[in-house]
Amino acid sequence: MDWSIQEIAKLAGTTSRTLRHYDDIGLLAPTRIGSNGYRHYDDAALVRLQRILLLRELGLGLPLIGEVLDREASAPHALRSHLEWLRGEQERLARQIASVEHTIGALEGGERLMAENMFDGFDHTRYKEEVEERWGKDAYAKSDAWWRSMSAEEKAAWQQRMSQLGRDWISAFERGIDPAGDEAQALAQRQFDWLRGIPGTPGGGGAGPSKEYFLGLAEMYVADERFGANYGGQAGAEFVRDAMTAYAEREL
Amino acid sequence: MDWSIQEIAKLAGTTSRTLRHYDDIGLLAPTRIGSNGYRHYDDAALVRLQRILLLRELGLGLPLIGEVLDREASAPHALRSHLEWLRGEQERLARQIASVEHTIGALEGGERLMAENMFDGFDHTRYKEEVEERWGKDAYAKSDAWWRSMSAEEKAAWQQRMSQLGRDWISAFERGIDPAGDEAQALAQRQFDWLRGIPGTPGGGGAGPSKEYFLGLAEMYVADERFGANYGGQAGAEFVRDAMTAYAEREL
DNA sequence: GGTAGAGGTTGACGCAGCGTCAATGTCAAG
DNA sequence: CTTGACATTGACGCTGCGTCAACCTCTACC
Repeated sequence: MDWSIQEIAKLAGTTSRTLRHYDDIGLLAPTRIGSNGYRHYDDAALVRLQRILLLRELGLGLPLIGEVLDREASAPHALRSHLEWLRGEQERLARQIASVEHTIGALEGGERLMAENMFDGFDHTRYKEEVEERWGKDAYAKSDAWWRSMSAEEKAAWQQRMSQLGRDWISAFERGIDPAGDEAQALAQRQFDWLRGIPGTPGGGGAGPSKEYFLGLAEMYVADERFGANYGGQAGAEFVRDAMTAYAEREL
Repeated sequence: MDWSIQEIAKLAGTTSRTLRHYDDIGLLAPTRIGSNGYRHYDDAALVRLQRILLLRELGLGLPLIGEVLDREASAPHALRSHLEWLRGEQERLARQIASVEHTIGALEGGERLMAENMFDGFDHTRYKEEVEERWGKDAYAKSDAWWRSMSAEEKAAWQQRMSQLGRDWISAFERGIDPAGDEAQALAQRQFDWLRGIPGTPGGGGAGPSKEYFLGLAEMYVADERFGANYGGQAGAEFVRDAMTAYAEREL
């Protein structure tokens, strides 16, 4: 019942580095240290190590494990507290997943919004292939998880609002109006409402996107050249950006 | 359009420390540095900062954000990859939550198992209050989330197996049999099966608890004095531990 | 011109839990 | 005596800054 550091590591299914770490932080000291400095462990140490590894596998921090094993806290009690923050973490992750899905939708929706309407006033058949190639079969497949999680009605409503908003943005841009003027600001308001329509907006909850998020998104439209590609020189995207920025500064 | 570090930090909703960090790692350099060393930022920098903060809020790492902004990667593409590992993390968390719930059940179930049966052969009314005080009303409420998530039948089955197993453990212990002998090993097998009955066992999945987990749990029974408290000197808990350990060494 | 106070600078530690060298000592076997 | 295998003690790296610390700089007021 006297093992070297490697032996006990293999017995418990961990590494010698971990054992030296546990020694360093005072979580598990070797039973005996030889005159040559070698660490030696007996079965009592193995027992303690196994308890440590069990609790660690459940996600407890090493200091907390120390308290539990040294009886300043009971295992079930510690685990229950731990459970609470695990649940909190999972919730946080769920919100973040919703945010990311939302943002992908907002970015690609914005792209498609601009693109699909761009060709509305022109020869639709002439550009059909190009549009399909860029945003067609593939794009629908790509928006997979988020998009598929919506019902048919939700999808229809989303696309409906998106298309109409896109047509109006393009019309406004082509008429060369002031992005800070009333009409463009009304469009920005609709853009805001469109975004608010999806749960999980960062920083805003049910109230809608936060100012920072809204501003960041506006800039992303300009940054992603695919968004404004069909306008030549990004001018369309920049118009949208300017209107959104002015809106954010005024309203958010 | 020329802001100090504090000003732009407030504008974007972050701190000056963060900005100096972004400068250090080359993510966002100040537009101009005065002869006194002071950092100055213009609106282009503000724009970039806003994009950074948006992506960071979604959980992307700073190096990845740099790639996205410097156009080596598109934002939707990066976000989709990110989404995948977010989902992976959430799954991992879900498994860990199941494990923790399971372990709480295994520990408290073990406690109750020993306690409730301990008094079975004695004057039940005499110790009733003590039992209730220790494991009664409170314990049931404490096992909240995990316990409540089970159906009535599952609960009944769980308690049924638990009680019977407990009675048999106690009987075996009182008869002073060998913990490594056939009868005790059959009990350990049942203990193993009982544990396997709950999904989310660490390291084992549907196959049952891993050797490490099983060993660790056995040790936790001894470590938590409440488990064996009613046996005087922990002898009962140690008997269970020894049988489980022998079983694990032999079968796992 | 002196001084206070607000704001700027560059280090450097801290956090969680080890993985991963690096430089070097020790022990058993051939 | 040499060769491995295994041991030791540092110390950096990773993530994203928060938080001192020690030390300039600029503005305002007396």
